[in-house]
Amino acid sequence: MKIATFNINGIKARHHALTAWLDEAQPDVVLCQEIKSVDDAFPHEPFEARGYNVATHGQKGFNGVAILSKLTLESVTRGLPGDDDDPQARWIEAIVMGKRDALRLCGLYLPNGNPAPGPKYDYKLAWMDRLHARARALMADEMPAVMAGDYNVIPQPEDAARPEAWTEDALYLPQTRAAYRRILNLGFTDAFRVGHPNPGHYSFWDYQAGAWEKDNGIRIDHLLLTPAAADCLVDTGIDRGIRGREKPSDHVPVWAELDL
DNA sequence: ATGTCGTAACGTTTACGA
Repeated sequence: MKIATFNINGIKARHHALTAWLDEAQPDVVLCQEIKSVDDAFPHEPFEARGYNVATHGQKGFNGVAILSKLTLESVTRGLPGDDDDPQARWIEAIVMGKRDALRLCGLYLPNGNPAPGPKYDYKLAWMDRLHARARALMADEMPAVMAGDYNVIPQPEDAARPEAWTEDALYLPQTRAAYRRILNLGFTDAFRVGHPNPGHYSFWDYQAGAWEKDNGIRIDHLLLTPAAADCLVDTGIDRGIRGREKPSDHVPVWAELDL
């Protein structure tokens, strides 16, 4: 089962680039972020025509997550537990049946948090606390699970081309990285790093200042696996080539192949 | 070079978020 995370930065502007990549990469599941669309406006036809089931959790203008899946989506839930008054659409879950085992899918768009300090950074850290609580519950469940999405966290210096440029940024502040480690330390595996321990692998390049041309990137899109899911890990990759195409997202897909 | 995108709205331009 090939599972990808992809921050598409607006479905209206990206559905052609997205379907072109789907046709090439043939993922079974895509966890999408920043659909920037309400549920009713998200186009189902181009995906259903390719055999994907679609589940969305959107809002007007910003944020929004979705799951595209060739496998039937069961038990879909929307919204990260822990704050019923949070209006931001950043979390969606579903269960799919593999050949042998069920798998829980969690798609997330973690708050950016800039500028830090400030209310946006406070919201990021509070959201990460709620994520930790949900992650701990997933760990306690026997069903294997993957939490994948745009974490807006640069975990380590080797995850940035120029780490010194990010020292004051909400994506790399010590408190951000500590909150991320606290989740990892529950026992999750950063799927991409298993087979790629070396630096120089990025999933985001800013539109500004020629970041792509200079390969001035950061790795902030992650697939975290519970131990039962990590046991099934076969291969991972980053499809960086599509960043150089016409009208690209500023992120590229990161994927993992699981044998289950 | 404060450099680019995508989206929304009292829209042919500005504001916001990233």
